[in-house]
Parts: sequence; C-alpha cells; structure tokens
Amino acid sequence: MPTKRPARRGRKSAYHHGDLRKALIDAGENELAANGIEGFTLRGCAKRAGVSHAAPAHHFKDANALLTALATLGFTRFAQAMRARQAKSSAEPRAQLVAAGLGYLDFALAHPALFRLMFGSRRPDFADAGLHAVAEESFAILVSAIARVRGRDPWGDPRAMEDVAASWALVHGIAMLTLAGSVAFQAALPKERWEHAVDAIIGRLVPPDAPRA
Amino acid sequence: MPTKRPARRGRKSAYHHGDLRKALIDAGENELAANGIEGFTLRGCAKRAGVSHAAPAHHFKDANALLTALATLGFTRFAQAMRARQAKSSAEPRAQLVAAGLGYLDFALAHPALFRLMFGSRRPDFADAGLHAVAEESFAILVSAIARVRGRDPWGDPRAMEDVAASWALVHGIAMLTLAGSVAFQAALPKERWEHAVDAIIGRLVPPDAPRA
DNA sequence: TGTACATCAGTGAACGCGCGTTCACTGATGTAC
DNA sequence: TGTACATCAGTGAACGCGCGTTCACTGATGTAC
Repeated sequence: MPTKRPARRGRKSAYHHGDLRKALIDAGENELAANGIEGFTLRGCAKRAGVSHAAPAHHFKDANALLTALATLGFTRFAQAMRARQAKSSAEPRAQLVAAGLGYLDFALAHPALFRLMFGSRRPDFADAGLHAVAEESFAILVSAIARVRGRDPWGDPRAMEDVAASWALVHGIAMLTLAGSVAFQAALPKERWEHAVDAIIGRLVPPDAPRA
Repeated sequence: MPTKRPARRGRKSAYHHGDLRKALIDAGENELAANGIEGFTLRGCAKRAGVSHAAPAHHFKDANALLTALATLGFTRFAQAMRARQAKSSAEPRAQLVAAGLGYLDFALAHPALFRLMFGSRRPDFADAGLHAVAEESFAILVSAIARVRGRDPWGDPRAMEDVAASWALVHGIAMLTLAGSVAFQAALPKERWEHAVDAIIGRLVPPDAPRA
C-alpha cells in the first residue's frame, strides 16, 4: 500500500547503504575536523563512511557539493547554538543580544572546522538556495536581537545597522583570533573572560540609554 | 678588498638568478593572490619566478617555509599600514587608536590573501623566530595605542586588556566578515562607512572618560 | 503469491593529472696559489 | 695577472603518490503483471 519508499530505518545492508548521503555528511564532518578544509578529500570521506571511493558520486557532484551540505548543516547548528543561549537567558533585550553573541562563540569553539568552512572558505556554494537561506536566518537572529534592544527594526537606519555590524564583528573577531591560535589575543582575552567581556563590551556598544524610537 | 660577497644588484644572469629567494617571495605573493592558500604550490611559484620547479629547494625547505616567509613579509607590511595611518592622524590618543584600526583594515583590504595566511592558516610556522617577532610587534601597536588612551600600561590589568582585545576583535571581525564576502555583513556595514563606524564604535568601547590611573 | 524485469546504489580496476621530491648534471662564480 | 679548482645555484628527466573521474559490472530493491 505505501507508495512512499520505505524508510529503511535501522536497516544495514552491506550493499545498499541505507542513507549514504547522511553518512557522507557525518563522515565529512569528521574529515573536516581531522584534516581541515585544506586536507579535505572525497576519498577520505568515502573511507570514513566505509564505502568505495567512487560511491559518493551518486550523492554529491564533487567535493565542493559535499562542503556546501556541510556548511548548511553548520549554519543550522550555529543558529541553534545562539537560540539555545537565548532560551537559557533572561528575556531582557540586552541579555538576549549578549546571549546570541555567547552562542556564536559556543559554536565557534565547539566546531572550529565548520566555523572556518562557513566563514573562511570559498569552496561551499554560497549561492545555493538552502545554504543561503540558513545563513540569512542566522544573521536575522542578531538583527532581531538589536531590534528588540532598540525598540524598532534596524533595517534602513544606518546607525542602527552599525550596531548590528559592531556586535557581529566583535564576536566574530573574538572567535577568529582565538581559533587562529593567537597567543597574544588569548593572553589579552582568555576564554574564561569571554562571558564577562562580551557582556561588558556589548553594554558599551549598545548602551541602555540608546534612542528607543 | 671586499671579503663580503658582492651584492650583484641589478645583475641578471640567465643562469644564476641573482636573488631567487626574493624573487620567489614576490612570486609567492602573486601565487597566493591568484590561487589562494588552498591552491598555493611550489611549482606555481617557481614558474612565476621563471625558474625550473626544482630550483626553490635551494632556498626553501618546502612550501610551508615559503609561506612562513610570506607571512613574515605580511606582518611587516601590516605594521607599516597601521603606522602609516597613525602618522597621518592627529596625535590625540583616541585618534591614534582609531588610526591603528583603520590601518588594520587598509591592510586586510589591500592584501586579502596575505591577511588570510597570517590569521587563518596553520601552514606558516608561527614558532619561527622572525615571524613571531614581527607578529608580536604588530600586536604591540594596538597595546600601546590603548596604553596611551588609558594613560598607563594595560598589561596586568584584565579590564584594560579587555579593551585591547575588544578593539582588536572589532576590526578583525570587520575585516574577516568583509573578506568572507558576507553580503549580509556588507549590507550592514559597507566599506564607505568603515571610517565613521570604527571611530564611533571605538569611541564607545574606550570612552574618553575612562579611568586614567 | 510468484515471477520477470527495471532501476538504483554500490564495487573495484583503470586512467590522467599535478604535486613534491630526488638525482646526476652543468654552467657561473669566487678563491687559492 | 693567470690558472686550477671548489662551491654554488641552477636544469630537466624521472619517480611515486594521492587525487578526482570514468566505466563496465553486479547485487539488492521495488514494481508490473
């Protein structure tokens, strides 16, 4: 009766894999974490997934297509990380903005290779509709957090967008400089002080007495 | 009389190159700009320098050694870019800090591939004494700019170092997000507004009424 | 329910490519006498 | 100043490697009748 293809959940045929596409994405994540983007190869992903090196061609046109899927997954998790911090935080608008920033940093620290792929590589196809959508969605979290602090939509107000950009650049810079392994930066701002620093700095960047209309 | 080896300046023998080491560094810069770090090869550099692909081995152990030299050159120019802006700016401490930040951005925009090499790659040997020294020197420009604003050395004062880190992360984030090609970020902060934004944001980050002793 | 068949998702051998590396060599340069 | 020689910095052919890609194939699955 089911015209829909059976889900084959839990099924493990030695031959037909079941869900090689998903397995390759998982494998790609490990490959990325182990070898970095520079050492990322389709053959390596196939090996990690336990299939022959020609098998991925049935699911991904080339390595960049797999990297696009990985970047899409990355942005999904990235947005989740920001929302998770926001959910645990006070509903007060500035606390929500700080929480988004801390979620940004949580993600970068937990998934450095994905983070570099998302923000430092040209290999994923950023024109891909799915990737573009989820990247925009992540950005919207910051914009709406600023909007709530300001009490209005920052779009169209260059000075308000400057605040969006400043908050974004600040956390992005902290993440990048730390991931780059800069000893000098880590001495200036060790991870233990991130929470305090982001709170204090965003407090100064987007002061409570900011214009609200 | 001169026991010192002749400089061979201006000399162009077809066989002995004269200064292949320097020529390879120049070629490497072009190779980097054209192909990115991912597409950087010793053979490509040799070709650009007009020598056989085996020639570089006499000057650089491997590709990473050449990349280390390129990163060292990059940091030298980077410090120059910051000092150049400072020289053109008012001597007022906050103006000097803003100028350092704008010089930081000048460099990133002018030499995106070098910038990524310096801050986003693990291929250069950052333990190399020369590279380490010049990288530290760049960092010191920011630290001393903050020191002048604060009226004292920020080292040992976690809150003052937080200001150093914040200023640094801010301009670094602006540079990285712009170089990453983020359309959303560029919409929020187009390059034409960098100068205004950095001035305004650093004004809030490091307020004039900051404690001075 | 059984059978025949189309389709799909793998396999594994083969290929060409560009890379780094090695090696014997050679021509230019510098030095000792 | 001239000559012999050591050293240095290149050349170009050769090699092995891992990569992506192609291809004929095969076994498992789903479907038509």
